[in-house]
Parts: sequence; C-alpha cells; structure tokens
Amino acid sequence: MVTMADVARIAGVSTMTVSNVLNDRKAVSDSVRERVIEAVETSGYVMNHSARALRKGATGVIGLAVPGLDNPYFSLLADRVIARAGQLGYRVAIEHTSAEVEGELAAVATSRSLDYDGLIMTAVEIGPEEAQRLARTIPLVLIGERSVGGSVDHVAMANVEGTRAATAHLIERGCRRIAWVSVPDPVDDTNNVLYLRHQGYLQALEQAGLEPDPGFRVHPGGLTLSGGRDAAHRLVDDGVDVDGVVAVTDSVALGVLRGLADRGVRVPDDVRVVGFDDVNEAQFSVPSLSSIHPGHDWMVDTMLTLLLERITGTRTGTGLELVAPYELVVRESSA
Amino acid sequence: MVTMADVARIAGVSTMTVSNVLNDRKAVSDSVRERVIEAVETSGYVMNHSARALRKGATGVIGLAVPGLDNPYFSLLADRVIARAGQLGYRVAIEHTSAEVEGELAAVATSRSLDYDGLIMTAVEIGPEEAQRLARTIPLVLIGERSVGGSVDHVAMANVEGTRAATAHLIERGCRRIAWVSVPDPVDDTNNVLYLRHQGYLQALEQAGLEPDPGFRVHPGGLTLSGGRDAAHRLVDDGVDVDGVVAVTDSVALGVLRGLADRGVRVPDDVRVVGFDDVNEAQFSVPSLSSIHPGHDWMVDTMLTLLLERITGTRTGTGLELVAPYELVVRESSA
DNA sequence: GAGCCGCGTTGTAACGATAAACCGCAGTTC
DNA sequence: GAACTGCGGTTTATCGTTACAACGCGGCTC
Repeated sequence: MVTMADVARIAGVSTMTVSNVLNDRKAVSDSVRERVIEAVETSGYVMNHSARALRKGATGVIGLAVPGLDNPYFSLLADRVIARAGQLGYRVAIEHTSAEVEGELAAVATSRSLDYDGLIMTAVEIGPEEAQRLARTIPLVLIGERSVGGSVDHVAMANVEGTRAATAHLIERGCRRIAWVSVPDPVDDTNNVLYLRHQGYLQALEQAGLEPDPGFRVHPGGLTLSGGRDAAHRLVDDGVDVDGVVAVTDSVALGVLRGLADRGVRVPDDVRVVGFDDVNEAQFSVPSLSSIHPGHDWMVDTMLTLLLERITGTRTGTGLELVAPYELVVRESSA
Repeated sequence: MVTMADVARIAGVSTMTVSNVLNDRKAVSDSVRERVIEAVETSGYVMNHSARALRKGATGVIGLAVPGLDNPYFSLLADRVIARAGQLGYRVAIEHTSAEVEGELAAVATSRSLDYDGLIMTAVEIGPEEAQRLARTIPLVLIGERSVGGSVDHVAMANVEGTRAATAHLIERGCRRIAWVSVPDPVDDTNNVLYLRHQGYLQALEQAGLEPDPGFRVHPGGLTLSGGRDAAHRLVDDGVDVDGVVAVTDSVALGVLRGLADRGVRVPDDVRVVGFDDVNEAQFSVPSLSSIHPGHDWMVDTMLTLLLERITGTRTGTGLELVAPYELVVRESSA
C-alpha cells in the first residue's frame, strides 16, 4: 500500500506539503504542486480514509436509519439521500432498524452511530427521550413525525393535513362510507406518524359531518403490499359496505388495489382509493394511485442542510422543526 | 470522548487488557474481565472505529455498487445484502454508479473502494479488463452478468435460460407474435446482461420455429417503469400486432402493463406479459406479473460467502462463477 | 533447587494522516 | 537598520487502537 510518505519521497517534499496539496489548503508554489500531483499519479496513491478520520475526528459518513429498503418509500428516500450526500462529499451507510429487537434499537443506534458524522433517522419506534439522548451524542435529524422537542432537528411531513386533504378529496367526489386502512394506533404516542395520519382522516370526516364507523377500520398485517391486500380482502369478505379507502401509505394502498381486484371490486367505480407518500409506483399501478406527495426532494435537501449545520456547528441549540409542503395528486384511483 | 485508556485507568489495567477483553482474545482472568466490562459500562465507552480500522487495516465495511435504489430490483438486493452483512458483522455503504459520468465510474470505484474490505458490484457499464484491474485492488464480487475471467468472482443469474424459459412459456400458451422490450443491445459486449437476456428470447423463438420480427423490438428510454410504459404506448400506437411481451426486467414489464392499460389492451386476454427479476411488486400489480425468479436469497448468500472468502484469504486464485437457480413464476399476466 | 513452561498482563511501537508551531527569507514599514 | 509581515515549506506531536515482544510468577520436571 502506497502511503503519503512514499509520495512525499518521490516528489522530494514533506508529507505535510503533500497533505496541503491534496487538501487544497494553504499556498503551495505551482512547481511543487505539480511535482506532488505527478507523484500521486505515478505512484497510484489513494488516501487512507481511516487515518484521516482518526486524526480529524470526522468520518465523512452519515448514517441513514430506516426500517428497511423493501418499502419503496424508504428506498426512494435512501436513493435521494445517497445522491445528495454524495454531491456534498459524504458517504451514506444504511442501518436497518426493523431487524432489531425493540429494545436493542436505541443501544445499537447509540454505539454504531458514533462512527458517523451525523445520523438521519426515521423514528418509528424510538421515543422522544431516547431521541434527545441520542442527539446529545451525535448530530441527528429525525424524519417523518412531529417534534420530539429538545435540541432534535426534525423534518416532518404534513401528516395530519395530508390525510385530511386526501379524505376531503374523497368526500368531495361523493364518497360517504370511507375506510381507514392502517395498523392500530400506537398507544400513548400522539406524535406517531400513524396516529397523526389517522387524525387527519378523522378531522375530515368530522368537518363533513360524517361519522367514522369502526367497521371501516381494518388492520393489515403491517405496512406492506400484502398487508394492504389482506385488509381489502377482509373488508370485502366481511361485507363491509364502503365507497372509499384512505390508506396510511402507498404500499398499503397499492396492496388494497390488488386486494379489491381479487374480489372483483372496480376502482374507482365502486370504491375510490387514495394513499400517502407518492412513491414512483403510484403512477404506474392499474389503476394509477391518487396520493399525497410529501415533497421528497424538499425533505431530503432540508434534512441534509440541517444535518450539515449541526455537523459543522453553524447552528446549535434548540431543534428546528420544518414541515414539508404537501400536494394532493389525483390519479385514476379516485378520478 | 471516552477512550480505551480511560477505561483502562478506571479498571486499573492496561489498555491492551481492555482491548483483549473487548475482542475476546486470549485468556484473561475472570476477575479482570469483569472489572473491565464494568468500567466500559459505567464510562459509556464505545470503540473508535477509525482507530481500529487504521491499525488493523480493515474497515468492517463492504461496498455495494448499484445503479440506484429507485429500481426495485436493486433496493430489494440492497435490503438483503445489508441484512445479511449485518449478521456477519459488516456494515454496508452504497455507491451509486448511474449518477457518475461514464468514464468516471472506474476511477471512482477504484479510489473509493479502498475504504472497503470488499466490494459487491453490479457490472452494467464496467468492462472485463477494468473489473480485473479492480479485483487486484480489492476483494470483488460481480453480480448479474457472465464471467469476466481472471480472478474475479461472479454470481450470475440464469439470464439466457431465464428469458428462454419465459419466452417458451408464452409460446406454449399460444403466443406467436412476441415482442422483446429492452434497451438496444450493447455493442461489442456479449457478456452483458441485456445481451444475454435477449439471446434467451431469440433462442426460444428459434426452437419454436418462429421468426423474430424486428417490428416487435421496442426501446424504452431506460430500464424503468416509465420506459416500459412508453414502449407499450409506442407498440400499440404504431399498430404493431403482438400477442405476447417479454420484458428485460420487472420494472419494464410493470411499466408495460400500465402502458397497455392506457391503451385499453387487456392482459392476459389480448397480450400476455412476462418479466424478469420477480420483485415484490410483481405479486401485487393488476394483473399480477409472471416473472423469472432469479433466486435472490441464494445469490446474496453466495455473494457474501465468496466475498468473505476473498477477504479472509481462505480462497485465492481463479475467480469462481456460480449461476443462481432460476424459476418461472406464472401469474395472471400470462395465465 | 535450578531450569523451563505457560498464563496473565504490560510496555512500546507502529498504523497513516493532520494541526500547530516553527523556520528561513524576501519585502515593508517607519 | 531594526522590527514586522507573509510566503513556502518542514518538524513535531498526537489521534485511539492493536501487534509483538517481554516480563513476573507459580507450578512442574528432573
């Protein structure tokens, strides 16, 4: 392995000069700079990332903690975070959180996260106090839910407003018996994304003077395609009479579309369906899926901006909470 | 930041003993071991990954180079690689290759990859000689295509056999005018996955005594949902009379389903469709998509096994090439 | 009882980079 | 002409961990 000292010897300078050239630091004469660059090229030198990280106390890697990439929302998110972070000179390591046992999450996050300069985390299971503890250890940006307070930065989706708009949209199209398809609300956590989205649904019904019927509430086995499909099956098989479905995520909604098709229910003629997240696939399903577009690009840009401010220390103190602009995208499933 | 020396001081031992305990190395007396573990816990010590990596010359990180995670095949792959590598004590950093300018690919791969203990790479653009050069620098496992020779390990899909089976399946179901939907074959590269899959299609037609008609050949704007949709639009709008479609990937196939639906073409009644990759979404599209299942789990396990053998030096020399078992999965789109 | 062995533990020297202090030297300033 | 300022570079001292050799010590052999 060729080291910086080798390059220095070849170029006839000190290692610091090589370092200065490579990092574009202070003034180095053109002649020396050229010699160094040539020495780098002929020797095939590449910097040792570990040594640099050790000395500088920064790794140049940011962690992205998501439940898993099998969910298209998270893979879309990861894709953009990787791309954007790459432009900013950072590498991204992905942590799976759903694989961990509940309690392990926090521990794993704390210990491993120290190898990262910062951490972006979708906080599904982690509580406010854990998040704040974590934030004292490492620059942290939470994503998807409401504020946890303290010095934790947070980029939220318009969860309540989004499902409210989605539900109102169905009502406006004439739906009166609208099912909410999601997993059960988490207990004791009014900041949870699932809870918030459910609230939006309830608010829209109330504004329209409609009663939320518990019969319309179904619980898929998880926020997945198969969960949504199973929920739709049960809905139809139990003879629940609905003319609209609001699903907590697009994955679930796409599963619902499949489940309704299995039972010969026509969308949008018999039932209108709307999701949340506006994943790529929503444009291409049959029928295409109406959804709430949560401003992915805005979110990713904002997340990274906030994180970098924390990493560089440009901004300290109380956590910021920014809510992404959302947009209702009407497609065939509710047209 | 609490360091190993701090722990050593608290426990009243040397840093080496702490190191030995933490790494479970040679015999350490139980009493000392306990003291050290307690000191670690009370102090909240976590190991500095950079220092360890510098000293050991290994980072514990493996790179996964894929075009992008927006493609469900690659996100599925990444998801499983991350999960499996995690079990083996490795972390995964993802590199986007499609974002790079063509020529940069190799350079980026070479320089950055040195920070990884090993690299798993989907070789779409990289050539055999580049791959071999790269493999001399770092343990490398290629995925998806045929052998590049040399000492490069390689886990291949049954590309030719897969599309041959898919096409034969359509023929068996009565299709006679079968379109191949893919991007143009790469020139001068008979090892390319796109070329190989096309060959399988051609072979099946030949075996059945059918003429491949260039009119059935359409070129989407890329291997994406929208590419597939646009291709289907053009197919119908140009009045090409087909009763079957073999798509190079599931993403393209799912796009084709959407495109055909746009034009009122019924699947499978008017046209049967089959894809390749068997991504999750294939089970849940309407209609559900027949596909070639390329043995994802087998591939991921094998890739990591091969890579670890190279990393540990258990196996050296000529590259292995293993072909994953494939399976035709028949669903509604060709039923 | 001298010598040897192996166990448990410790000092010391790297691993490859960078921060910070320092060092000539030419050009300014007053 | 003495003191000061930049410029272009070098020297020195780490960053936190692990490899390696060495060491004290009780037990065993003969």
